[in-house]
Amino acid sequence: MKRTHKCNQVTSDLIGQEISVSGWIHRRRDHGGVIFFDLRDDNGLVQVVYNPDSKDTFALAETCRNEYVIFSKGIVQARPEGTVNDNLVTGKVEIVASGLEIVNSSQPIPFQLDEYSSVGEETRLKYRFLDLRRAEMQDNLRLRSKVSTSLRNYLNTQDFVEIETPLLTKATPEGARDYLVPSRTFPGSFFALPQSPQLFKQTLMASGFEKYYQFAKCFRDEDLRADRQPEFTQLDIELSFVESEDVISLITEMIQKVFKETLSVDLGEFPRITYKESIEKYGVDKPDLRNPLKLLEVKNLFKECDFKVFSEPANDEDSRIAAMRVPNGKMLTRKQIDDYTDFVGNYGAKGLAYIRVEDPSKGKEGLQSPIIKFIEDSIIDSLLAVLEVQEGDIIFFGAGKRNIVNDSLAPLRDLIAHDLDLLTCEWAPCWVIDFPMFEKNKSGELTPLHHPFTSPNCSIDELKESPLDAVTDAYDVVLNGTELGGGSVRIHDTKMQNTVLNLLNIDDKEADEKFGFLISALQHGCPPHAGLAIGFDRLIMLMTGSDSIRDVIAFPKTQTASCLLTDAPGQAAQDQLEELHIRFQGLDKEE
RNA sequence: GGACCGGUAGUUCAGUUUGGUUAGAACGCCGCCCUGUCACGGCGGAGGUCGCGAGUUCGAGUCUCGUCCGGUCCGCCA
Repeated sequence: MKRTHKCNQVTSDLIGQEISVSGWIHRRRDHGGVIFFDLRDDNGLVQVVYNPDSKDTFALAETCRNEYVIFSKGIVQARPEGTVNDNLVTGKVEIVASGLEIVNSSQPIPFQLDEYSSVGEETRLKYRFLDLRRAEMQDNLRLRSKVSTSLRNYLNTQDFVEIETPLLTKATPEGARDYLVPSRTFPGSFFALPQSPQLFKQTLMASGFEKYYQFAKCFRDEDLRADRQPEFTQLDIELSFVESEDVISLITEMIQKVFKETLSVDLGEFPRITYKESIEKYGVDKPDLRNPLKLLEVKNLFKECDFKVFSEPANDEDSRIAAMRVPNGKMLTRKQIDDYTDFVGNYGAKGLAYIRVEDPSKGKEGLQSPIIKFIEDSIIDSLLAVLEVQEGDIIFFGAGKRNIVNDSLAPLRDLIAHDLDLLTCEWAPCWVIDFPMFEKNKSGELTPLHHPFTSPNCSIDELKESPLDAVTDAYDVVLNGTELGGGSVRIHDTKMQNTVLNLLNIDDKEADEKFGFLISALQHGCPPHAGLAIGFDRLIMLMTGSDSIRDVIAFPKTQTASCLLTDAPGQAAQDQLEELHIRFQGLDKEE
């Protein structure tokens, strides 16, 4: 038996025709004298009816169970009056079966596939092949495919060339821990799986491919999060003879188009915000602009204040005092505020000061707060004026080291918007631009904010003079508070590249060892170039509304980077290890 | 490396606060009945290493310690 129609194609047009369908028994309803199957294939459901008129077929149908794979044939008929199911595309008709073939039976499945029951993550991952049958996962992966097709179409029409780069390559200086692959032919040497194709794509620019893209698998051996997997996919893009403006407008159009084509969503314009402004107003470099709450720097008001919690950061260069006015914050209970205090504690904040505005016309008398008694009236007055407070507001304060204030208030801003349902729209894209070239790490060394191949917006001398003031043509595209992707104008000049590497304490020898081929490419007529990479999995997470990256990847890893389906990683056989010149020392519990 | 939540029937969970007879429910599964259901219905039944290991106790799903697994987060990662 061979199918003539997919399930969803069985509609009123076919009434009276004999057809055959195939698929899984999604649900069966056995009434003794009549049996119904909801038959499922990859595009829908259709009801097949078995009755004793076809004796053998009926007897066979009685033995069927959920998730059996069958072929069935029969005449399409309109459903009797009163039995139409409006929830199904095919609900007006049914197939009256005259034949049935069981192609494959199924053991009872360990969890139900309907939308009414929930399943734990562990079970889903162990039986991923069943989990992927569920409509939610089918929809997610189908959208993923549509989106990648749409992106490819767009780039292809713009004359981009898709080029693959190696997975077995060399460790790049990008900071994350590498996945290593031992070499059989070079004892003691290792390949590294790429953290990104950054160096290869720049090399391709030197090779004269002026527009390149690739859906690139990337590997980073770091701890996992809800939105991080050890292997993930980037849409990697690079262009020659362009400036940042060209990349930004290209990518804006690309993202607008893919949302339009696949979700019928009009994203509108992508506003731009500088890194500096974003940190000041939102505490992060990937602001969620759906959220109307903002941080206001109020440091200057407290320079002369007697309240040490505020006056100390007010007079410290590395500190800030940020105020966040929450309209209608009176809704928040004491319990919630205590929870928020614990919440910011997770990010290192020592406390969370707040002021409730009960009646702004009464000045200090109209406020309720544990801290106002420590603060001079004149400062309170200026504060209320600057914040333009209104009745019912609550104002939260973060005071202390700049990083801690930002790191704690930014997530608090998201949490409060969530709790009070403050989001103003469904989609809010933006570009964050003008990133600094370097920042200082904890040990006071310079580290690149983006990566060491990003071109600073200044001369070599200016860069050497004050590296921390250097701004770059780097740009991040942000959607709803998620960094979708980022890129930059690259260095194409060897002298500038060497200057940057020297500032990062990477000497010529180390540079040559790690990426001599790129330096060499720069020395042999490399055009100016710029590009970016889109985090493809995160894009799909946003587009599907998934809370976990695992829901947009067919076969993901657990938080400890294992695969519950295949049981990877596994042990290697002794002869494999020997071939690779690896001696396993065993696990030493003492260490 | 650290903090927190969870692990009990095939699945999702209750029971753990305050240790005490035979560990429950729903769905699923099995059997019987049922000719118009669509998350069909009715009756009956089977199904448990309470993650694992020690300890406390007359007695541990319940208390203590350790350990493994899953998840969320910090560190880490762009």
